[in-house]
Amino acid sequence: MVETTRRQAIEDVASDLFRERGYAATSIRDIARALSVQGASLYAHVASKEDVLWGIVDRAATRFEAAADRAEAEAEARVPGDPVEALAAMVRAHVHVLTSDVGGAGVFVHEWRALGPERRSAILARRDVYERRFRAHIEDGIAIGVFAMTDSGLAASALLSALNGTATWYDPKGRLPAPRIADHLVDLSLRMLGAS
Amino acid sequence: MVETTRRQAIEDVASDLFRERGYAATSIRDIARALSVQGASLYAHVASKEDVLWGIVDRAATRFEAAADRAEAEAEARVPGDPVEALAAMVRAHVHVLTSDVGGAGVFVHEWRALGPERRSAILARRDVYERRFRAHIEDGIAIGVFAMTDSGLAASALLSALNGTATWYDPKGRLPAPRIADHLVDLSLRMLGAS
DNA sequence: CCTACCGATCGGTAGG
DNA sequence: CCTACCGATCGGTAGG
Repeated sequence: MVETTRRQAIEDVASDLFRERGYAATSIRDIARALSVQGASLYAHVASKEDVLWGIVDRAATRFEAAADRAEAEAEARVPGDPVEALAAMVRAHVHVLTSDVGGAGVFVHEWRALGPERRSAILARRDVYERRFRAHIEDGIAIGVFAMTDSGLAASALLSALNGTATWYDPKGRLPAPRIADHLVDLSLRMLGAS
Repeated sequence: MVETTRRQAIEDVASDLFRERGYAATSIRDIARALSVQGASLYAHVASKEDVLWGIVDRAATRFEAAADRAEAEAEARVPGDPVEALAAMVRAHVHVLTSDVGGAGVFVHEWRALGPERRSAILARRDVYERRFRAHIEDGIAIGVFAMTDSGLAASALLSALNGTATWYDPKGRLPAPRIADHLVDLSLRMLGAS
């Protein structure tokens, strides 16, 4: 468990650095310096630099997926078969993951290109599945007339881009607290889809 | 003029590479290889690698600004003092710049962090001014009741993030032609703001 | 977790 | 635009 903890500390520090400067512009020695150890010492805990990136990205992806699972289940329990309710819950969950771990989520959003070919396509496939869940609710809503007719694929992309932008500008010590940001983004999202 | 042309060819090739792999992950030799010359030969045309990035980013910023100028002027000429018209024109102009130069615009959107401190803050200041123009139209629209009441700053950020996402997924040979994408994004944007 | 070190690659210069 | 080369830094390993 000591190693798990140490590994987590490495990924936490790396998340912030990768988010600020990007993966390629951050060296193993930068990460080590932030932890007050020598660069080579990190290799007792991680196999490679890309391994650190993968740990961060995989963890963030898992958090987004789990939050969406819970959001869909709770929305379905509260108001069964309502696409508006489901989409609102998914948006709120997505923003919560973003704001509760800006480092990890920001790296997930922007730095997946730095992964090797197989991990990169694995994460793209997961992102695709995730985006389709939003699209499915949009299509359900269009079908029953609670959302305006639109290109559901483009709408889902635009929606997630709007939400993900939060990872770039969100500041925990900023003007708006995270729950207010989530409220606003839920409103903007539903309006964007023409929710009645 | 030969040099201007050559310089432009370097920036064009670099735009695509920076967009795909990121600035830090692209070497001067990568750019040179795409032009079938030796790495050192590029230094007859550019002062430094950051100089290439700056050329791309500055040019893209200028295109966004000029397109917004024209859009505002034309909207004002067509329907004076209408925030909805003005905002729709700005969105359309923004998407046009994005889709007509995915490389340059994509680098502008994502790689400004790689600039040195002074150029980085210069470009952030220009981005801020540009975003404020969107925000001003949003506030005008709220004031006269054609847009729903909302946090104008957050709405402007979310709107531009939604549009900028296009730079990530847009493919000139893709399913939707650029003008259709612009149409959809104008619709989504106006709806998001609650345009009556 | 450290020191010592590796081969490779980087941005960039000199001199033609 | 080329060859030849520079000092610095990179990710990573060996051996303790």
